[in-house]
Amino acid sequence: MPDLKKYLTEGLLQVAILLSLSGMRVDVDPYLPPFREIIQGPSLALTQTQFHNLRNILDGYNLHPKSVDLDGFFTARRLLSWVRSLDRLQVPAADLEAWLVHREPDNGVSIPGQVGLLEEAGGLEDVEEPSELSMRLGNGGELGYDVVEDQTLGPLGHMSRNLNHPDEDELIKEEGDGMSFFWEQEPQQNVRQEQLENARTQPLMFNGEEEEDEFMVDSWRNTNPFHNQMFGEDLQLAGVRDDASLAIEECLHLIDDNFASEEDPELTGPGLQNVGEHALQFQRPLISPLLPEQESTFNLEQQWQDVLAIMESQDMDIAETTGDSPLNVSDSDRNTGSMDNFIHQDVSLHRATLPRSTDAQNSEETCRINNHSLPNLNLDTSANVEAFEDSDIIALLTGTSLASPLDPLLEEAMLDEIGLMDLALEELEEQNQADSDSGLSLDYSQSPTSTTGSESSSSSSSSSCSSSPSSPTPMIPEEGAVGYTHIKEEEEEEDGAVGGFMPEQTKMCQSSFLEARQFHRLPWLEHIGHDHTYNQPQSQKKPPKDPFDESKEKVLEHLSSRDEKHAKSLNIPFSNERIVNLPVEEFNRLLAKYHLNEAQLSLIRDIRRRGKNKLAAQNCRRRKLNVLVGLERNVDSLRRLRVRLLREKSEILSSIREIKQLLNSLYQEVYERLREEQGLLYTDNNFTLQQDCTSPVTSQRRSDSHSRRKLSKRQKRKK
DNA sequence: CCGCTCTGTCATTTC
DNA sequence: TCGAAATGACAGAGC
Repeated sequence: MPDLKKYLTEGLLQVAILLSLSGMRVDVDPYLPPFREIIQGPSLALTQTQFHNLRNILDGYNLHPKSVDLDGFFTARRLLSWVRSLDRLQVPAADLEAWLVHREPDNGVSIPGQVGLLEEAGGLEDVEEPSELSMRLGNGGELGYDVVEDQTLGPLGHMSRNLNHPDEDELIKEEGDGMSFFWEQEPQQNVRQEQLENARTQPLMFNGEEEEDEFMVDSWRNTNPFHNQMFGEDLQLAGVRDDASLAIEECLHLIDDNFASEEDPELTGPGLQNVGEHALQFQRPLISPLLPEQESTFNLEQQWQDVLAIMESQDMDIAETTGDSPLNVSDSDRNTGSMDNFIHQDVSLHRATLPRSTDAQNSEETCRINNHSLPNLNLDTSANVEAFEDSDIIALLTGTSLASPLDPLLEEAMLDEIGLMDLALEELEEQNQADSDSGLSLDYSQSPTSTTGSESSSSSSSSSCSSSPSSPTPMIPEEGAVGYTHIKEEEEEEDGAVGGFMPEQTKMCQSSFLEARQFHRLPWLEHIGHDHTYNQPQSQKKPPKDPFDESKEKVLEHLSSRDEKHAKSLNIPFSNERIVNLPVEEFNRLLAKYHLNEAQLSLIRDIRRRGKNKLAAQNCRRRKLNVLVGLERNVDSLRRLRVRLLREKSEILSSIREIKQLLNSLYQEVYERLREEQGLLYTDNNFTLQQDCTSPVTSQRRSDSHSRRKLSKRQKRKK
């Protein structure tokens, strides 16, 4: 008879642990006992009510894919599936019935809620539910376990099969290992992708939807390597794993291995492709629900969207290069399998940039995606390659910074870096402020000519007036030059009316920023290179003269006096402004109207040429400045993004550390409890295990535990 | 006087 | 092919 107690205990314990650690409202739900209460309760009991509550809570999530971010949704989906998978423990109904019949209420064994679940599953019916029984952890047998190395899994294979049989001859095929659901939630990429798509496209209706369960379970059955192994396809399983501490320790292992897979490039290399594939599949379902970082990750995704939006708004060219749905959430979620939540930022970033065509179906690539593909985002936004070429940014985005999440030194260094970045940003802003004050003057209004021009017209935007009958009116009629200062000041007014830019941006090179805003927000600026407004009649748009600028007008008059005087000397019968601003046809008509000698015609053509070229030079310079300003803004935005991402990363790492500590303490508690109950069966090695587990979760601990199991195995063989 | 910025202008290229 | 625009380079004015 299968050890149903084990199944239920391990399963519910796992769910409780995951729920408790995942922050999914477990703490605020009065009906669901915290996992500590579960495991510390008498005989590790989970009452019928508790079980129902647990299940109802999960059912009650009833998350809608559109109301919850995908990861949150999917995590809840998994949890629910886990619980529901308890319905289908692959325990034959006959066995379960037999077990129920022979159950001894006194021993505290119970399958609370299981009856109902089985009823749903078409299993046992009309089975009397026990009022409140408890499930004992373990089967009263040995709590140690041996290692059955799964060669197909490589170094990580031991995680899956730590079995308890002293004699490997006793290995049996086990259908429905209670731990199966422990691993089941990570179907292969294609299946998971399908699930995700389903999740997006239809609301969750778990209650009474057997197809949903069937889908989940079948997906796992078809894809989970353990499941296949459990069913004897690859590996014969040995006995039962009735040690909850084993499960928890495995949980710790998985987390460690997750980090190891990230910090150790070998694990992601082609040589260990198999390992990586399995390891990822095994790790993902554990890690994902452990992390309460959904908000954080969601923020990250949003931040990334913001960045893309900024790039889009700042540089149309860039936007064109990134236009291939940078944050297509509907992209195949080939990455989320690995440590969904806490590296969800990486996934999001990757999804933001990974082309759909790149089919990262194999796990190796998945590993690489999670760890090293992030720089690709630079490649996609080719126009921003330079901006991203900061090695620090690349290092940040590659995820290599996640290499040693538990390394305090690293985190401290990172925090220091964040602080330095903040300081650098402040300095940057100050510098920009200083630049705008005393540095490169991007404000043309400060130049005498421009200032004079500014007084001339408030509606003299050269291109903006191109569609109107009016034309920019230069203050100096003789010259006919249209200062682009007019445009700028008009834009300033417009911007002032529009408003809506950040203060720091205002700090950052105010004038240049204004210039940038002109170009990025105003459609007419795209015609800046085709300024034909000089041909507009001056009289129609000449603004009231500002007495304040009369002196500057003299300066401009002086500047333009040369051609003007020359024109007067040659008795040119019309003003320079007309010469410059008139359209070609009118200009030719004007020339034909008067009988001019060769010298006069030459001078007129020179004046026209110079006047036009002057405007062209002004526009050209303004464009250059705007390009510089745009680049400046991009750099600043990227720096801010970098600081923000570093900060997010630090927070996430802190959360991970907390979770690990929680798991550690949990392991300790479970182990102590087991030791109390089964203390006599524990050996010195077990004690070493306990001591070992009090230390922080490290790869060292993992290796120690691994070797410890081998040692235990050898000792048992000797017996 | 020097250095810098701004501006206009020329020559040339591009559209 | 022409005209206009764009742009690099240079020079002059002004600070």
